[in-house]
Parts: sequence; C-alpha cells; structure tokens
Amino acid sequence: MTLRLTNTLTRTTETFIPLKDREVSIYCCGVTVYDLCHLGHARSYIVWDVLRRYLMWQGYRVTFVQNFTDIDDKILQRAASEGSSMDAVSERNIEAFFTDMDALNILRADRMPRATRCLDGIRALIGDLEQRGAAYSADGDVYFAVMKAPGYGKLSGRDLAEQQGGASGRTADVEEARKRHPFDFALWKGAKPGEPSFPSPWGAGRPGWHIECSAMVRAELGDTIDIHLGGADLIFPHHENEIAQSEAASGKPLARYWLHNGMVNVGGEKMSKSLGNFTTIRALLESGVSPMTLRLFVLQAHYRKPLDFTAAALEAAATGWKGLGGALAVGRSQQGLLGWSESAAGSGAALPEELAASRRRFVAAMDDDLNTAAALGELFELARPLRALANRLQRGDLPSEADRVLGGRWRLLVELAEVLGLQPDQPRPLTAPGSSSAEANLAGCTAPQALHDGAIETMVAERKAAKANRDFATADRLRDELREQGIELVDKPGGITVWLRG
RNA sequence: GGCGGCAUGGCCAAGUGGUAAGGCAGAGGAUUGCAAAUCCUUUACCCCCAGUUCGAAUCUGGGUGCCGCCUCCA
Repeated sequence: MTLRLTNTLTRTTETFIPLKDREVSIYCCGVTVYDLCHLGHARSYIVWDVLRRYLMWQGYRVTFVQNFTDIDDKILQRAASEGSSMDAVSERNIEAFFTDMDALNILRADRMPRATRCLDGIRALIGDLEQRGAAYSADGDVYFAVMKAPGYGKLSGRDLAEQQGGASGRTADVEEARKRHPFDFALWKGAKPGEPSFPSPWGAGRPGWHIECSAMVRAELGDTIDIHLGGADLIFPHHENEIAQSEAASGKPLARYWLHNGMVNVGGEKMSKSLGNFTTIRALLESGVSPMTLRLFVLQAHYRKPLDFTAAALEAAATGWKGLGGALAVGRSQQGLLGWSESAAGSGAALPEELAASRRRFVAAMDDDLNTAAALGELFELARPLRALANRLQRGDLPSEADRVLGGRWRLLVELAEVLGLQPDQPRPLTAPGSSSAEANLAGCTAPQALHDGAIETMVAERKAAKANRDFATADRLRDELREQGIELVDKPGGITVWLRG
C-alpha cells in the first residue's frame, strides 16, 4: 500500500516517495491577512490538514510550514480605510485565522513565518538572483527575468513564446513599461510615498508577492521540499514564479510534488473575495453550522474537484454528521453503560477480519490520491450499527450483548475519523461544575436548563393522563410545547415515556 | 484565443474495462393512538453519437454543456 498523489507538475498521479525515508517536508501557501478567511480557505486547509494527518498516521515525521502574507496592497488599503496600520490589520486577522482554523480542528503548522519577519532571507534571495543574472532593477523596482528561467511555464503548461503577444497588449502602465518581458514579475517594489517600507540595497520598498514563499521555503525547509500545497488558483502565476525564483537561485527542484485543491463555487462560480460572493468561516459557524459539518461537507468531495456551496448540500452534511458524530461519541458519552475502553485500535493486527477489511478499504481510498469521499463511505459503514445504538441508548434502552461487542468497531471508527480530523462535537459547558461529563450526558442535561426537570415531569404526567383518556389532541399539544423547549419525548412499550433535552 | 478540468439516480458524491460505494431525501412493511427512534425491504438504461473489446460509466474519436487559470485570489 502506497500513497499516490496527483502532481500538477507532471499532470499524473504518482507514487509518493519522500526525499528522506519516513520524513516529509511540506510547505502550504497561507493567507494574505487583510480580512477574515472564507470557505475557500476552509476547504483548502481542511484538505491539507487531512493530508498531513494521514501522513502522520502512516508513521511519517511531517514538518509543515505555512506562511502569512502580511505585506500587501490590500492590507495597506484596509489599514488606510479604517485609519489603522498595516501591522494592526495583519495582527487582527492572524488572530482571527487561528480562531477559525482551531475551530475547524485544523492542526497548527509547525512553523508559520510572516513576510515582515523574513526580510533578511528575502533580500538575500533577491541578491542571489541578481548575481546570477536572473534579476534586474529598474527605477527602484527589482524584477525577475523569466527569459533566464529555461523551464518557465512548466507547472502551468504555458509557453512563453506563445503567450508573449497576448500578454503584452493587456496592461500598458508604467510598471509594464519597465519590464523586459511581460511575464517578468516584481521581486522588490520601490516604496510609494506614505507607505510602510523596508530598507534594501535597491532602495526602500517591500517584497513582491512571490518571493516570500521562496525565501521561507529555503529558510525553513531547504532547497528542495517534498510537497508544496495551495489552491488551484495559485498555479499561475504564483507557484510558477516561485519555481522560477527558487530554482534559478538554487539550481535544484523546489518541490517534488505540487498539489492543488479545487475551488469552492457558489452557484457554479468560484467563491472569491474579488467577486464578493464569499461566506466567511466565522459567519457560517456563528450561524449555527458545526465545524464538523463543514469538515464533512468538504471531505465528501474529492479535493481536486470544484465543490459547490449550497444550503441544501450543507444541510445534508449536517444531517450526515448528526449520525456519524453520534456514533463517534457513543463510546464516551455512554461509557457508563458500555464500558468500552478508549485505547487505540493499533495497527490492525488484532482486528477481526471484518474490521481489518474495513480498515484496508479506508487506507486504499486514502492512498488513492486522498479519496476522502470513499474513505468517508467506509466510516459511514462502520458507524451504522453504532449510530443505531447511540440513538437507542439515548432514548433509554439498555445495550444488548450484541451491542457490547461493538467496542472494537467503535475504536476503529474513532481512530479513522481522527485521521480525517473528525471528532465528536464538544459537549456544551456543564451547568453543574461538580458532575462528571459521563454522568451529565447520561442524564441528558448538558444544556442550560430552560425548563426545570420538575416542570417537565409534570407535563409528561399530564400527557400520560391525557393519553389514558384518549385525549390525543391534548397529549400532542403537550408534546409540541415541550419540543419547542428543546425537550423530546420518547414513548416506550409499557406506557413509559422518557424525555431528553435536544 | 492558449492551457487545464468536469458531466453518474430527486440532490450531493465515489467508482476509471467485468453487469453501479456512501450521505441526504423518498417509498413500502413491522412497531406506535399519532409521532420519533429502531428493524426489514426498496429507488440509476452512468450527457449524446460512433468505434475498440467476449465485455465500457470506465478506453478511442467526434459532438454538446458547464467550470477554472491566463489580473489579486485557497
């Protein structure tokens, strides 16, 4: 079993072989911190989080580096429009980034360099490129000369000669006039009056967009890394230019595998800040969508395909998560009844054949270019009896002998779900600080209490009396009233009614 | 115009040569006063046309439709 990944560079799916045995270096293009992250970012970082988790689960030592672009025109605009500073805008959005990503259970990168703190490396890299004749300065700007990069266009499938005509007529501004080739791009931009700037051998200014990633990769991970990640919209020009810069400086390949995730669409169109059709992660979570629902929604599609964001699809994911999450939680929330231990399922040696086969199918799906949709299918299969069990227990049934045997299945489910970053939702804060979570969940009273137990019991008793008189209108009214308060009633054989808080 | 991708049931979505995973929604039955939950059963001529093959959703050619990149973008 070996992991195969689709490499944009070769346009084929290749067996993944890291540079060093059992070690993987990954660089993931991060965000420009001028605003909150939207669902496009969520998808990208969820998918790459799963790649990372899967590699770790497979025993690789992973070093994961992700940058913050905190020097940028849009940040400056934002700062100007709100009368604050570039630093203030960046700082605020970096904090927001962590809040959102933590909520989505995305593991934090091992290192998160910021452009403003990597200026030495950036200047050094530009200097190297200048020395090698791949960079030239013009009126305070420094540009990369794409004609000096023989392989330019290899990632995005572009041919410099063919593209030249089309590109040159497009923009006829001052910057274009300074360039020797229309595809040449800024390594260093001379400061404009009033802008924050940093000193450099070419005058005060700031780095171009692409150079920071090249400099960070070199500083954090070396000349050649195993995997470089990003959204498909970064293939050109960003990643193409990164390759050109880094490889011109080092003479070595920048990354062995280039992986790109598909876009999130809204109504068939790409979600992007410039189109204004975006939903922020924060807004979505605040609207009551659980982080795990979003994760499930993202992982139900293959990472390279476009993903259409619709209310209906999200609702389906929410319902799906309700079942899967319930199955994941059952071992812990009903531990008192089931007595299952949480120790890891291990490598599978001791698993019964049915579970071992399930695990193999999960691995095969993930090995196949991270087929998380198929992997999730396996999780749902595993979860089915557990979900049913969870529902029965929650409604007051007692587990049967057949149920108790499901412990191994539960542990495997938890282990595999963890690879996808899927964890049971955090229980809401307990009102009684002294009680253990297991007891609280058993009693079904983790939520803040709108109605006291006594009041509920009274209504339940009234309903029982109404039912006895075959006054079903009253009985149903009482049930509806309780439902409005989030109390669900379950009639069981023998005239017993149990209730639980939703 | 150049480069790349996608088209599978009511919706979402796997499957890339041997008679179609999974999720959501729906239907029938058991159970229930009715619900909910649970259990059983059930729902696809894989965009079109031609070809290769014993056999194609899966390969080839053509067509149609949709999307992304080529400008900041996850």
